Amino acid sequence: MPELPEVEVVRRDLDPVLRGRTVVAAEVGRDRAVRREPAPEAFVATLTGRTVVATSRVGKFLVVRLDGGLEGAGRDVVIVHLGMSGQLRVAESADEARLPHTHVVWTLDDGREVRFVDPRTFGQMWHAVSTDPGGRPEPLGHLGPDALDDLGDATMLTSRFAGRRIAVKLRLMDQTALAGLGNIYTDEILFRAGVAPHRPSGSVTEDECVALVAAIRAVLPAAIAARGSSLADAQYVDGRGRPGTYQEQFAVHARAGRPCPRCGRTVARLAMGGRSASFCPGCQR
DNA sequence: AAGCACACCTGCTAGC
DNA sequence: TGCTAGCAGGTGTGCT
Repeated sequence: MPELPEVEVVRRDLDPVLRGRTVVAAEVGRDRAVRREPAPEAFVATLTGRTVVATSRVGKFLVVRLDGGLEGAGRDVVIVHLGMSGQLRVAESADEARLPHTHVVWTLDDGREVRFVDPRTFGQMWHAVSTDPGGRPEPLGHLGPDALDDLGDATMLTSRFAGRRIAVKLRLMDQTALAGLGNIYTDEILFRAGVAPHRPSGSVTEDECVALVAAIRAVLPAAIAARGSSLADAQYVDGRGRPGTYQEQFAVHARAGRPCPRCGRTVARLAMGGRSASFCPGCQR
């Protein structure tokens, strides 16, 4: 459930907590949370004693850059993906009660803890190396341009849609085409752009790509400003445990059967690629 | 080679 | 009331 806006809100919350702090201890309570590591002990060993120099984000992945080590400042990173239900929570001290499903804990040199909580266990974190301290770590090389920081103009979208039969909503969710969008925000972006989710990508016109780019540029910052979206089942909360409020601004997502806020027609729901799309048959063509 | 199905996992909800 | 079945979500793999 966390998509780009939620990950960015968490990053902005975590950055001042982590930056300049040294990880004095790390603990893995559930091996699956570090399943890309050779062993949980390897992850703990890599992290312990390291200082965080910066945080960044690529799509839905959070990147925590570490100082020191053989590779030099900023080259060793920890990549975090929240999956569907992952949360990074800051505890003021070790005395604070741990939530159920707390799988990884980092203890900082100021006594605070950063805790990775993830009921559905789709999230994970692992150590990687970035050849360029400012660039992307190697495991994230397959991702397309970041939908917030590197969106470019409509030409970029047009070229990624060209000749493809796959539904435009699924193409927008393809992280190798564009990184950061998921089921929630593609629903809202397609609504704003007036494009039906099941349209073949290749049928989307240049003008519609212009509208899609404008919609992405409007929706993502607004969602970040609202501190993300929190829905009933996948309880997204920020680094301080508070839900977001962007769901109050949803036009179509999770609103199937209710009236479209623009034209009043009933919002429809469509099964697509094992997911569900919500859209307005009146406003989206 | 694009596009699809499926596995992964848990908690909530709808339906009986 | 208590149970079960179904669903929800993002990513990665593997098949067609």
